[in-house]
Amino acid sequence: MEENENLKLENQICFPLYSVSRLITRAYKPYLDTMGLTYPQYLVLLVLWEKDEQTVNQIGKKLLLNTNTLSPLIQRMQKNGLLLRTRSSEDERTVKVNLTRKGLDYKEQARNIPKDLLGKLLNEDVQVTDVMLLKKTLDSWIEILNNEKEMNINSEK
Amino acid sequence: MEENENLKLENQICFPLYSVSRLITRAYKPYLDTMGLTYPQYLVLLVLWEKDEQTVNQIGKKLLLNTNTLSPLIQRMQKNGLLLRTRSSEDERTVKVNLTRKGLDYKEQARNIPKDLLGKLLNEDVQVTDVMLLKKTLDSWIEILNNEKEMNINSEK
DNA sequence: TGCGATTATGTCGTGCACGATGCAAATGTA
DNA sequence: TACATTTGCATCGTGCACGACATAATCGCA
Repeated sequence: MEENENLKLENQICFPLYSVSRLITRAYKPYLDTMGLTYPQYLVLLVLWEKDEQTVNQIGKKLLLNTNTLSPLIQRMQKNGLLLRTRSSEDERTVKVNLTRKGLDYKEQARNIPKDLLGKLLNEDVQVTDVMLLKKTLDSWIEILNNEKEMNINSEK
Repeated sequence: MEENENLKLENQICFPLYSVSRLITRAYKPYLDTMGLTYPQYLVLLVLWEKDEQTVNQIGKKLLLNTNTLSPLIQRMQKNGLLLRTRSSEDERTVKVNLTRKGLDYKEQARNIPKDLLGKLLNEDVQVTDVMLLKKTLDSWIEILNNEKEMNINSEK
């Protein structure tokens, strides 16, 4: 391969990932604006809709976010009346996060967002099978890249 | 499909995109730290390595970033001695961005990053053909989502 | 030619991400 | 039981993203 080809923007795999991620967040915006949510806040709700009353840490593990990102984010969500934070009595270090009625009710309103969005992302070039394959690749990469991070932490000991 | 399945985190396509994008930026970090670059700054260099002396707008069109993101970013890069900004004499509104010697020299140092990284992302589950298919899907989505944005702008007129 | 619309860049405010660091509670162990 | 270590949460500083808005230069057209 010609030596410069590696560095051409059009040959990058990371750049389209970065761009699509941002563009999709943008595509979510009109839906989420009606509820006063940001995309990361919506992700926190997804986690809590599946199982209410989780600690900051548990939510972070599922979203692959650290507490220095999550803590302020969850505090903003509390300020907006979406959830409640209560320090656990069994383990005073942990903070349990519970949905409020408002946070719970938004589940109904959010139900059709993913399907709507997926509809926009399908065309003659991109079929459902392509999306499933893409998801499989991404999930595998999450596995690889997230484990690598943990390996680095452990190797520093 | 059961009504709640849509909202399960594991069934989302957008969440893995968002996570992988962040994890890959993180994977770039050790390489870029040696040059004192961030990932978006590295993207600007990629654009300028292909063709030096471009306006802020031209760079933004290629990276799908607006000037309110790019201007401060490019200013920081100038402060770090990677490039120069000069207001054009033909059109006083535009700012031409040129690489410095330092910014140009980093090209050599960056050459093997993408190949290195791609190596980590391949395994028995993810082959090169999967990555090519993934890129094709992402490029198609960039087309769709970016055009949609422009359509919204035009329809507001 | 005059003047309203458009264009290119930039500032400001808000909300992530995330590395570095702090602190208190819980845990492990000599 | 002391005390070092780990764990969970949080704050702080920096750098994106991006909507809203400002400003000056250019363009379009009556």
